[in-house]
Amino acid sequence: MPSPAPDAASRTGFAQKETVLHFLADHEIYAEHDEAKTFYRVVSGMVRTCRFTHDGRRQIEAFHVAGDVFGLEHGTERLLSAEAVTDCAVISFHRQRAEMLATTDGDWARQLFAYAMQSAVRAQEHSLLLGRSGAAQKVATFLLEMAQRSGQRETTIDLAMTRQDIADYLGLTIETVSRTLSQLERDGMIARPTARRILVRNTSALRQLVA
Amino acid sequence: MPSPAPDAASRTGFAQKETVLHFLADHEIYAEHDEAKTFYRVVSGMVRTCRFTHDGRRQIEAFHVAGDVFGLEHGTERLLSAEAVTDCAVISFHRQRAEMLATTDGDWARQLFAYAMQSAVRAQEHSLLLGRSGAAQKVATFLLEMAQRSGQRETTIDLAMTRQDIADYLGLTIETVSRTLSQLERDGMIARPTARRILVRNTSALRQLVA
DNA sequence: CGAATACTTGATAGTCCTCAACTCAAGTGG
DNA sequence: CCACTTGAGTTGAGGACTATCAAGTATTCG
Repeated sequence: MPSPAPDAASRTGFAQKETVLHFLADHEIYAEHDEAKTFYRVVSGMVRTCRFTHDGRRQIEAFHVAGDVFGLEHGTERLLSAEAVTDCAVISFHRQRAEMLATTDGDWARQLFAYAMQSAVRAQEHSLLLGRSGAAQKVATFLLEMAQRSGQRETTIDLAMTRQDIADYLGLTIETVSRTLSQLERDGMIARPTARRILVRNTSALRQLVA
Repeated sequence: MPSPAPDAASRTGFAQKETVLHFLADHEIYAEHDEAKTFYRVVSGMVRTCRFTHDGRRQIEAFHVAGDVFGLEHGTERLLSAEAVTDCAVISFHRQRAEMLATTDGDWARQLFAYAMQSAVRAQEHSLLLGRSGAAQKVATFLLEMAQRSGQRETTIDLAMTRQDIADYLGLTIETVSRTLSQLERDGMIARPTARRILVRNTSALRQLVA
């Protein structure tokens, strides 16, 4: 899936005001309750947006890869925090300036609207995933999602995130994620040359699990 | 919480093009995969947006009450279906016309953007709710949400939806919802004069459950 | 009053979490 | 080069929680 915003920056002559930022793996990009003055587009690497609960649990809302926009907020305060999953580069946009531009530039307005709708759709899909019971369904859905988004060969998935990340994304524990992957491997649906590399051996069976 | 769009229709001279529709309880407003030519704002009553899985299970994404906007889609196709929980009245807006207006009217554009962001935020909150384990937490969160949105007295909740609706919203079964309510009542946090009416007796204890 | 629907409660089983041990791979320093 | 360390991942045993199946109560409506 190519980026929906081929190059919004240069299109608008806004380029000189943008900033490319680099973050190391596991470093914070912004925190919950921060002031939301900017939003971002991923250039390379992977970013996770998440929230922490009082009892130390973490819920990952989404993983963002090259082309994805994240950090667009409704109010002035961040509702989620963002962290680099891998070393990554992101472009930062000034929110207020973007919104001002949107009042005069229809394309910009449509872009902002599209981004907002996209996060709504993603969050809805995620809700469905979490509500739908079954560890196998969740993991299968996750794998198909990653296979599709990583783009490369549909059958090879190189996971950038840890098992803990996956677990926090799916509302499971790392042990359950690990066991489920082992089970999928025993069932011949996937193979695991290494822990982080997963080969899809039977796509239709995986899809059937999700259904 | 008052409607964020006091009267977008009359503000734009768009009023004569809007249609007020009435639906009876449990009747379909639109179905998944329908063409998304319109979106809606609830005038009275309650609407649920949901999706069905192959195995007959249902996941409710959100409940919408007076002032809420629903049915705004990214693509041309509905990803969720919408049904009347109670008898209700809704205003229907032509999506394409609204988007055209947005290109010339900054207020309209901001409204559309705000609606999109709002559904994103809601869906995110819902994800967190579903990912966060624990039936008690889920039910407590649901009750506080309903208490806040119904508006009236914060301590009296008149549920418009069935236990099945609640269960499908929280990713639980009706039995677990029922048992959890009974437990909350035994713990003195709530009282149930009737099945559909719930009195909050100890708000802080409920909030502590959610934390 | 009888039928239908919504809701509650109980007993049992299944799934996933918790706690714990173990394997594996990658560094690090002697 | 190899023991040691460290972090990530896997596997196992037991327990907690919720789903399932089943029965019983309550409420509504004809």
